[in-house]
Amino acid sequence: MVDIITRFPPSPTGYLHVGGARTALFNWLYARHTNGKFVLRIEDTDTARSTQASVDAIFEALEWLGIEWDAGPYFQSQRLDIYQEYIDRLVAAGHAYYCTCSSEKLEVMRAAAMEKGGKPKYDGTCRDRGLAKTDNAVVRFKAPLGGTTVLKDVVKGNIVFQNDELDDFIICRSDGTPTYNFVVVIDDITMNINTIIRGDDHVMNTPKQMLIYKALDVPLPTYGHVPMVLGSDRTRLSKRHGATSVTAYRDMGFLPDAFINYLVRLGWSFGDQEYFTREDLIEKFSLENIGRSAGVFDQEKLLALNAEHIKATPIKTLAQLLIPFLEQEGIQAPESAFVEKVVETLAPRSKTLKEMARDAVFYFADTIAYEEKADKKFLKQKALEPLTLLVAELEQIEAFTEENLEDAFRAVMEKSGLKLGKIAQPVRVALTGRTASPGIFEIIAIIGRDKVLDRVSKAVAHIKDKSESME
RNA sequence: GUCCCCAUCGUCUAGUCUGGUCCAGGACACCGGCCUUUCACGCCGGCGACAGGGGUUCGAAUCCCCUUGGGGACGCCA
Repeated sequence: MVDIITRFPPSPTGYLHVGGARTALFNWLYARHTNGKFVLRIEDTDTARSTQASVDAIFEALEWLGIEWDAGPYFQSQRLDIYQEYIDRLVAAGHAYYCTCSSEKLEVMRAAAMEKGGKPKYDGTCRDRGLAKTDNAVVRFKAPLGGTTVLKDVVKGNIVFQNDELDDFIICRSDGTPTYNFVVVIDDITMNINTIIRGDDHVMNTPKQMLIYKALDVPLPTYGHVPMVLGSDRTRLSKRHGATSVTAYRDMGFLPDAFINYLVRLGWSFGDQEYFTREDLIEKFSLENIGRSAGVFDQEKLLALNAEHIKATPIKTLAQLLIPFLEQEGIQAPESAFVEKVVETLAPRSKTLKEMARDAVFYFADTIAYEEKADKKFLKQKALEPLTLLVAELEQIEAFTEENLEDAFRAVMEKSGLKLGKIAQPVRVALTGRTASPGIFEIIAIIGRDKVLDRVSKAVAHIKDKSESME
C-alpha cells in the first residue's frame, strides 16, 4: 500500500484564517494518522496579490498550531518552467488551444448568457481556429462537449457533473502565467499528492481539474470536500463575524491544542467524545467521520474547550505560557516559581490565558485599586471592626501557615461575632480590589505576610477616610 | 439566472450507509439546586430537535419523491 500524501496549499494573500486552518488540520491529521506525508505548498501565481508578509504570517500560524510539514514549502512562482512544459504538451496533444478573445468581449458574452438564463461561459470562438501562440493570447483547456464527469468524493459521495456545464477555461494568462485550476493539478501530480482534502467551495473546480488529469492520462487522487465554516448568521465566516485570523486566537489566550480540538470537532466527530488531545486526534481522525453539512463557528464552545485544556495543562507549562500575557498587563519579568503558584489558583477558573493574566494582576500589584462596586459594598463601616481585629491577629503570627491563618480568622470570628463570610469578603476586597477571586487563604499564602498586612491596613485607612469625608 | 451541496435541540453533534434496541443520546449555552469565605471548578436536575408534505414498509430520524429553507460556485482570484 502506498503512503497517503496530503497537502495544504494556501495562497499568500493574507493571514491564515480559521477555515484554512481547519483544512490544513484535516490534511495534516490524516497524514499523521496514516503515517503518510504532509506537503506545504504556497500558491503564489497571483503575483499582484501575493506578499512575503502573508507567507510569514502563514508560517507563524502553522507553527503555533503545531502543524509541521514533511515536504516543502514549495512556491509555485519558482515552478513556472514545469507548468510551461505541461502547457506545451497539452497544446501539442490538442487538449488546449490559443485564444485571442479580449476580456471585454468575454464580459459581454457572460452578460448575454446570464440574461438568456444560462450559465456564463466561453462560447468556444477560438476552439477550432488552430491559432498559433501570439503575445496576448491565452491558453484554454479544451473541455469535452458532452458526457459527464463523476466525482467520487469520500465525504460527499458521488457527484455528477454534465460536461456541458463546463467551459473551455483558461489555463495560461496572456502574460504567460498559469492559472489556479491548472497549476494545482500539475503540482499535485508532480508532488505525488494522492489525497486532496479541501473546502466545499472547491467542488465546482474539481471536474475541471479531473479533466486535466484525464487529458494527461494520470490517475485521479482521492478527493474529500469538507463543508465550510459559517458565521453565526450562517454565511461564510468573515471578518464581520469577529476574529478570523488564527493568530488572533493565539493572542486572545487560546491554547493551540484547544483550538485544534475545536476546529476539528467542528465538522468531524468521534461518537460522543468532545475533548481530544493532539495525540487523540491523530489516533482517531478519519475521513469517514467528517460530516456533510456546514457548521457555525461558536466561540462559546471554543472557550469552554479552552478552559478544559487549561485545566489539563501542567502548571509549569501554563506558567511559561502566561508570562507574555502578564507582561501585557504591565508585569515585567515575573519570577517563574511565583507565577506557578499564582497559576495554580487561577487555572481552574480561567477560560483563556488573557483572562488568567488579568485576574492575576493583584498578586503582583504594589497598590490595590478597588473596583467601585466592591468598595461600596464591602469596604464600609461594618467592616472596620473585623479588619482591625484581623490586622491585630495577623501581626502576632510569625509563620503564615494555613493552620495559623485559620486560627487568626477564627479568633476574629469569635471576637466580632461575625460569620466567616462577613469577614472574608472585606478581606478579599482589601487584598484583591475585587469581589471574586481565588480562596482567601490561598491568596494570603502566596502574597505573604508583609503585603497582606499592608493591604488590610490600607483598607482600614481607606474606610476611615471615607467616613470622615462623609461628615 | 444556471449548476452543485446541505437539512436532528439556539449552536456543535451521535444515530442515517446496514429501517425496529430512539416518545431520539452527548456537549456548549441557558435555567434551577448542591458544595462553599466570593467567583469559578465539581456534582445533580431542567429546558430544548428529527424543516414540511407525500410515498415504500408490519414498522422511518433512518429508504424514495416533491416542496421549502440554507449554503456554495459561476474570474486572464485562489
